[in-house]
Amino acid sequence: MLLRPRRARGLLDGIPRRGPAAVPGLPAACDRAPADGDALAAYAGMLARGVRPDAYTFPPLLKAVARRGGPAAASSSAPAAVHAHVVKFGLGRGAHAASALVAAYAAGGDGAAARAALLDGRGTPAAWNALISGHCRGKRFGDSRRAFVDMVRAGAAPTPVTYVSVLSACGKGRDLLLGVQVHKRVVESGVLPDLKVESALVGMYAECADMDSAWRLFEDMEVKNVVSWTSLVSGLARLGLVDRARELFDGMPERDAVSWTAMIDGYVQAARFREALGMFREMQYSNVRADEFTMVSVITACAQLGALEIGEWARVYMSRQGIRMDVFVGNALIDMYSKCGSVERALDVFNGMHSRDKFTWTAIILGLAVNGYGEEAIDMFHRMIRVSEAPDEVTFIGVLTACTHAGLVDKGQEFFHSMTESYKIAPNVVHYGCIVDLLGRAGKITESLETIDQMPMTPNSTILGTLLAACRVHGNSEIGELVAERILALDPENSTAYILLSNIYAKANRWEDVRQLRQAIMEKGIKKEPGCSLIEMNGMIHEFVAGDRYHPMSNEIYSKLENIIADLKNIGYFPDVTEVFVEVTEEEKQKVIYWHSEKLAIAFALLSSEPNTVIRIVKNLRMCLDCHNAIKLISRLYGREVIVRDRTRFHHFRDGLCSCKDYW
DNA sequence: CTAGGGTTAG
Repeated sequence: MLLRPRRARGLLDGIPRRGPAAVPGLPAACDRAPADGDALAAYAGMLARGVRPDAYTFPPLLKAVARRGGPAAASSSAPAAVHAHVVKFGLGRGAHAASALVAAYAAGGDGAAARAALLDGRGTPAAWNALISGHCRGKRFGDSRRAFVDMVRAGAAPTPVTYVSVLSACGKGRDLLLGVQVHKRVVESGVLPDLKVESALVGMYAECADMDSAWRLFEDMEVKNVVSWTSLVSGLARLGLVDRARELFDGMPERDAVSWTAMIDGYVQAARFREALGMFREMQYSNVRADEFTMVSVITACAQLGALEIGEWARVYMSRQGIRMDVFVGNALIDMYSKCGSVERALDVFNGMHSRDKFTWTAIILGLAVNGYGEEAIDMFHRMIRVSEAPDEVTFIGVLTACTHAGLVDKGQEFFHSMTESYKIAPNVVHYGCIVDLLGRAGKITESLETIDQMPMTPNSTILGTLLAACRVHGNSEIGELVAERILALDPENSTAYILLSNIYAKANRWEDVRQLRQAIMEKGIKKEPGCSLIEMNGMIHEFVAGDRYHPMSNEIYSKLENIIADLKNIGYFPDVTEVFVEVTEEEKQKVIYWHSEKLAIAFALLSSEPNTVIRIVKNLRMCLDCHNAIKLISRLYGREVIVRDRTRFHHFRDGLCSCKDYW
């Protein structure tokens, strides 16, 4: 029985008929990177010239539309539209077209149509392979594995291609049990030695975190290639063993873009962002061309470091090198610009994107929200719903954060309830954390505490910390004490709890309590995480730790800082030492706050950057009251916009004011 | 129909 395509017309809807690019038989005949519609445009050109498609026409065309639809566009009718043409030209029973159709339907998420096309292609091993690999491409690894089981049951003989595809699905779906069974079949089947199958086995074990088996197989391979090496490298990196991955990487006989990217991303996953960028630099020296995968990891590293200049450079590099800006890259760029405090550029990327997915919308909503554009973020959410992109749990983190920033308490609670009622998304502890933050910011400390006590999961130290921070801002020491106790019961080493509680006592002038806290922390040997600020200058990342003298310009920086403080005092600055946590004399306390890492970074920026440029700092901890006050004044006095990315939020200082409205 | 690398929160 022939499958009846759901939509017979419209394959060429909206595809411009190009001139030279649409040469029959030369669908790839364009000198730039292929845009999504090029294969279709070439096909259009072919038809326009009256060239009849044959068995070789549709597989590449189907590959292109499957890529265009992708896993996100499960309802995409593009494969069906191509299917109509296949039938129209009488190629419906050809093995090539049938397999390509199976793969395209499966990749697009239409399992039923894929199975029907499989029968159409008479269930040949190639068609089964297409089903297995198509599901795998569409990231439905369970369907892929089931297809393999069904293939065996149907009596079709697995080929090396089958093993390669199903092993990939076992690895990505972390199904070691089936993986081992397939391994046995592979051994019994006599297809070994086979480089691709063996590599797939190594990859499967590596992805399932069974490095011993992966390693044994790898060592037994008579012929290895860059793929088998890379599987091991990324397997180690995934387990957090970046240094071991690096050793292996350094010993590789050859490296391609995939192996470099695996290594770069390994550093990113290990939060070693500067080493990630260092690797990217080495990659360029080694003359291996980066691609869009590489750039996503590089841009992600820039995002985490707040390295806007390098990020911008990466974007220029891409256009110079002709690296396609796909959705992944676009999404990573939106996130990078947002995390660098540049909402304008994030919006530029967003507006320029040809296709957007759930991640795109979530990234821009979060970007607007954390940068203080709450209302705009909520507008974006409504736009997202209007274009029928389904939000997920992370999207709602963005939406709730937006409400917190805009002070929209009722609206935030409405969104929170809509999660379960309208979107069938169960709130997790992070969502409850947003509500705690929302209520806390509004000063509703009691309700905030009630939220924690009534939520269906056990409160962790993070959510209690959010409440404790609210207690600090609103000077609520009664609830603050209780909350701090609860945090320390869960996590006795939590220095943040001690510090926030100490800040609460200090604000209430309870100096004896502050002293006792300090003593307690000393006796228990709890270390406060040192404050650290990053700032990018001329493509270099400079790091400052409170009071450090490691920077080559240290002397200049400290004397600049003295001048700045003198200038500030002239316009009414008075150092606020209430939040100093170390037990020293009053005079030394002033030094301690003057030498906070963000102040050092600002002094360095005022020495080294062009006048009127924005100063961007990334800080690992929460800012103290004194730094917040001082930077407000600095922004006014020197006419500089200062953006500090805190552990929890952004502070855009401008003209003596901060976007956080003094709540953080 | 074919093995390895990519994006959002905490």
